[in-house]
Formats: sequence, C-alpha cells, structure tokens
Amino acid sequence: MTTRRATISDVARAAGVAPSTASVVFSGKTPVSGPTRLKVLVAAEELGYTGPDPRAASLRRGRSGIVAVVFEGPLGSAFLDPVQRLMMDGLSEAVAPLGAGLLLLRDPVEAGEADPSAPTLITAPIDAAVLIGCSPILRHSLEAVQARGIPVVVIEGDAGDGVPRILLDNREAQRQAAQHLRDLGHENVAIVTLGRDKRREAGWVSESDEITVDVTRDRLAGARDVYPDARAFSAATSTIDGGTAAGRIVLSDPESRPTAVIAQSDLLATGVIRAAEELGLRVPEDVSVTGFDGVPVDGLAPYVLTTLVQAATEKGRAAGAVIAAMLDDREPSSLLFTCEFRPGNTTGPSAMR
Amino acid sequence: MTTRRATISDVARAAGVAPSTASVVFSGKTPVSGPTRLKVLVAAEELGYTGPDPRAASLRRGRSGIVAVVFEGPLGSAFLDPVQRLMMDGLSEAVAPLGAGLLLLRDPVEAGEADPSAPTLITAPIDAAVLIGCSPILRHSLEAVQARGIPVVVIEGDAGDGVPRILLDNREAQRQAAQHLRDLGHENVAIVTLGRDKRREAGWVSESDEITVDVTRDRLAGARDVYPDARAFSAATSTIDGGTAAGRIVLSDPESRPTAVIAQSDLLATGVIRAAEELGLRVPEDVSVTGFDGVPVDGLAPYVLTTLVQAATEKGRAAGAVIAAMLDDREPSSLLFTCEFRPGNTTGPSAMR
DNA sequence: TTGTAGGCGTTATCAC
DNA sequence: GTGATAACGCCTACAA
Repeated sequence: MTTRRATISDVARAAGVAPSTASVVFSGKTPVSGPTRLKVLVAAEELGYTGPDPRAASLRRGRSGIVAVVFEGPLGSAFLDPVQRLMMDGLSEAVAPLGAGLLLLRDPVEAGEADPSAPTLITAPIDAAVLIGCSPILRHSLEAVQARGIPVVVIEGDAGDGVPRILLDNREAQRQAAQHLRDLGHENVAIVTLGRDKRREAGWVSESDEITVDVTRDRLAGARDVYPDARAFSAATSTIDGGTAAGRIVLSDPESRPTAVIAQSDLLATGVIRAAEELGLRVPEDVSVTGFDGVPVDGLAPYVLTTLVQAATEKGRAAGAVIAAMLDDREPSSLLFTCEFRPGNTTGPSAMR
Repeated sequence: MTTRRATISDVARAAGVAPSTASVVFSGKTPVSGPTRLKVLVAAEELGYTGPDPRAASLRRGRSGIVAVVFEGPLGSAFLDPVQRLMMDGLSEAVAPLGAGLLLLRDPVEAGEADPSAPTLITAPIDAAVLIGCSPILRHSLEAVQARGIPVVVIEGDAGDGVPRILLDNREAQRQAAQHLRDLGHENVAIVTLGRDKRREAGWVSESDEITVDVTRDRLAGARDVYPDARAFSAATSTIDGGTAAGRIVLSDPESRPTAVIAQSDLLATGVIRAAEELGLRVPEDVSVTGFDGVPVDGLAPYVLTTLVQAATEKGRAAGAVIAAMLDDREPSSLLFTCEFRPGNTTGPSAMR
C-alpha cells in the first residue's frame, strides 16, 4: 500500500485548474480569484495535500532556506561557550528573515576523523555557510562550496582571501585590560589563556609553543604588549573548572604569586577567582582578575568582572547580514568589532605597590 | 556575467560520455572503467564542477539528509541547559550515520510570535523531525509533516498518538530522592521547581496553579508522593542564578526554614547551595539539597550532588535510533528511560531529628 | 561497462 | 486571473 503521495498536479487536476494556478494559490505570488483559490484548497484538503514539497521547491527556486554553521568539536560542547550561544542567537535572528534555518555541521579537525556518511558542506543543500574558526581541513571543502557560488563567512578565523570575516580587536582590547592593571600598579602579572590548539592540553605556554588558535594568540599578544614577560598558562577548556585548575597552579606558589591575573575569558576568570578563594586570597585585595567577553556568568555573583565586553550577539547578527548581502549579490565586506572595557570589582590597586 | 554553472550533463558532454555515466562516477553506485572515470574527472575539473547539486539530488532521491530539531525559545537559551546539550550530542551522533545533519528550528510558543518568513517544519526540506517538548501550536504543523510521511519523535513531551516518545520516569525518580530525605529524617522539606509554564515567572506554586510543563509537573508529583504538603517555589529558569534566587527565598525565614530542599535540576540545586552558603548555612549539616539530572555542573566542586542521574546523551541517541527505524520503515516504539539515584555529599541526616 | 529515456514536484515566464 | 510550457539538475531502470 505504498500509495503515491498527492502532488500539486493531482490537486490541480481535481480542482479543474492548471498546475501553475494551483502553485500560485499556495505561494501567494500572484493574485488568484476567490472561487478558484477555494476550489484548489478544497481539492487539496480532499487529497490530503499539505503544500508544496520543499525539496522540489528548493530545486526549482535554487534556494533551500538553509544556512550551515560549521563548528569544531562536538555540537554540544560548541554551546558550552556563552559567547557562541549568544552568537547563535544573533545569527538565527538574522537569518530568519531570509527564511533560513541553521544547519549544524561539524568541522572534522583531524583528517579521517569524520564519519564518512556524515553530512558535509558539500553534500548538504545549503544556501550559505558560516564558519566558526576555520581548520585547514575545512579549506578543501570550502573551495568546492565557493565554486558553487555559495556565500561563506568566517567568524573569528581565516578562511583565505575572498571569504569575508567577522573579527574582534582581540589584541587591542586585551592590551587595554593589561594597561588598566599596569595603571593600578601591578608588576607581577600572569595570564590564563584559552586553548593553544585543537588538542586542548593544559599547561604553561613556552616560547617555542606554536599557538594555532587565532583568538588565543591575539589576546596573548595584547597582554604581552604591556607585560612582555608575563607567564602564561593555557587552560584546557574555557570553563569555570578549567579556570579553577589553572588558577590553582598559577597562584599556588606564595613566593612568585602574581598580584593580577589576566584571563582570556570570563569563564576562566571566574574559575581563577574561585581558585583564589580556595587559597584564602581575596579578590581584588590580594589578587586582581580580569576577564574577557562580558557575558553573564551563571553563578559569578556577587563579583562583577573587570572585563572586555564584546558584542557577541551582534557578531552573529553581522554574519547573517553579510550572508544576506551576498545572497543578494551585493559586495560583502569584512567587519571588525571593537570591545569595550568595563571595569568591575575584581581589580584593584596592587598590594605590592 | 551570470554565467551558468556547469551541470553533470556539461561534464558528460565535455568528457564525451553519457550523463548517466558521469553521474555514476560521482555516486560510485556502479563500477566505471578507469579511463572513463578519469575523462570525467578531468572534464569536471576543467569546468569547475564540484559534484552533484545537493538540491537536485535531494529531489531525485527523496532524501535531504536533514533532521529538524524543534526547540522552544531562543536557540541560544536552549543550550543553556546541560541536559539539552548532552542530548544534542547524542542526537547528532545518532543521525550522522544516516548522513543527516541537524537543522535548528524554533517552536513559536505564542501564535503569531513567529517571524512569518522564518523557516518551519513545513517549508524545510527535512527527512525527519525531533521535537523537544511540544506546544499546542506545533500540533498543527505537525499534522502536515506527518501527512507527508515524515518521521517525528518527541522528547519529553506529548505530540499525540502516533508520535513515538522518549520519556523519563520523572515522577518515580523524584520520589526516590524524596524518600532518601525522609529516610534521613527530614520532615520540613521545600521544593524548588523548574518553570511551570512558558511564561517563566518565579514564585510560590499555589494549589490553583496549572502546571503545563510535563517535566515540572511529574517531578513535583514525585516529591509530593512522599511530602504531600511540601511548599514548592518555581524558579524562573533552570540556572544557577535562578536557583540562588529561589534558595534565598525558600531559606530566608529562620523560623520555617526547611532542613532539606528538593531541586528539580542540578543547576537549581547548585544555586540553592550557593544561597545556603550566603545565609551562613552549611550543606549538608544545616540543609540537605538534592538535584536532578546528574550532569557535570561547571563550578560546583567540591560538592558532589545527591541527585538522580538521567542518561541524557542516551536520550538523544535513542531519538536518533527511532528516526532511523522509521526512515527504514520499521515500527518505532516509545522509550522510557529510568533515572539512577546517586548519593553525593549534599544530603545528610536532619539536624532536627 | 555505457547509453537512452523518463520523471522526481515545483515554479518562472509569458501569452492569453 | 489563468493556463501552457519549459526548465531546475539529477538519478535509475532498462536496454545495448
């Protein structure tokens, strides 16, 4: 009983009109007389026809109403980061008017890591793609996608020329925070960084370390613009727990203990504060801590982080706008967002002053 | 210069073979001789053809490789909940072998709330849909989708007969936790619940309150099975901050202060613990606290929650499996998952004993 | 192993 | 306002 599903032609025939007319009834692109529309609707009802097949419509129109978002790592953990969550909010808001939804795709960081049958940028019927960061492996499929004329945008990453980017003034912003600490008299400052590369091991950052993650590298550079010799410890993940673990190590030795810690994210900063509390240190009296992102951290109260506020939601929205422009055949341009320094109650004058 | 994009026919022509042969080269469904395949590949290369258009392939095959996931509320906040994150991990893992990706869709809770141009279950080229909860409004589009023969599964919700469900033994599990407290001698127990309905206001739950969220209702019932008269306070959101706010209120009055709090989620429990600390109460000596979910809570250490562990990732995976079955024309069946009680260090004997 | 033919279901275009 | 026609780009029988 694999009875064929009714098509718009079936409906048209039953209603005694042309397929194109029936089509128009559903799309509403052209005025249709009342009686005609009614006939069609009734016929559709009777045949159990519930509207055009999106697949066929998509082929015909050349648009699927789907925008791919490519993440690194497990989808779930992508959303661990509050900044990415906000960005997704902005993005989904921005693509909704395009009639588009967001398709979550994973960026296989290691070659061969991927499930071979998993959907990819190349096999998915997408109208555009947003890349969060951009691994070398991705570069390959990216070419294919672009060759197809599909708009692509990168957020906080580099996908080569011709791919517009949404960026942040990470270095300059982080420099400001560092300068703030210097103005407060801090000399002995430590840095807690985001991951250095995809392999995500925690540990001290050494001279020879290559940092492949743009954000990490740029923010580190900003801090070092002010404190060239500051030690840096890389956290495994941008989480409170990751920050606590890093904080314990960075703050452990009373002899060399820094009077201020520059954390590369608010979550890390929260963790560092927690580590400080564990060690019996007061914030900001004994240790000052700065964050980065300016996102609400669940459970941070009563502290208000001294941090750099980035327009996370805006970034997502901007990516959507760029896509809209490209879909519209307008010239896209890269965008640089600026962070705003926001003093809180987690930094104060150096005790060593 | 809107020069038409090369199609597989173009490639075939350039390679001097039939379109079907070229098609086979790309799909690999049928063996092709070495020389022929090479000719085709070269021609493709020259024409800048990067493989079949997914839209056309999707129409032809009747599959798009896309599974919709329908959330309530902003996409970003959907991922605020660690349980949902884990579920998404499980789900994405389970649908990957189907060659499918996840399309995020919003469930307009209020009629008319939706952006009219936003993509919907009906307009998106999907192979299947997973609903997280199920609002009445959704019911409507749901019928259309089902009429089209598209498999649908609901997680923690009710979408009517014919829609297989993935459920949790919320009531029984919560009853266990309550019984645990009773065994410890607690008599004065308060409950901190998840949202009562979509409007998300915090406040005491009164007799007359209608609770439209299944999870909330069932867990509350489980707690009341043991403590019929326990007061319940509904948190605005399942977050640490929401729990802290609730905890402050629930624990504020020294006279009537409960010796134990049953929180309906681990995040809420964490918040309640924080509120207790603020008030100078020790956990579990002065107040016992139980959670629900058994997820890692960033920043909870050194506490280990006494909680009900649910197989969140499994739930997602199960939804994927059900979809795979339906796509495969096999009979799907609903699934009931069982929580496991896990004692931690946040509950202890009642001080009032 | 390769080619031919037909159709997947819709919609843009243009004439009536 | 309505209808005929022609793609959209691909894939799968089936025949050669």
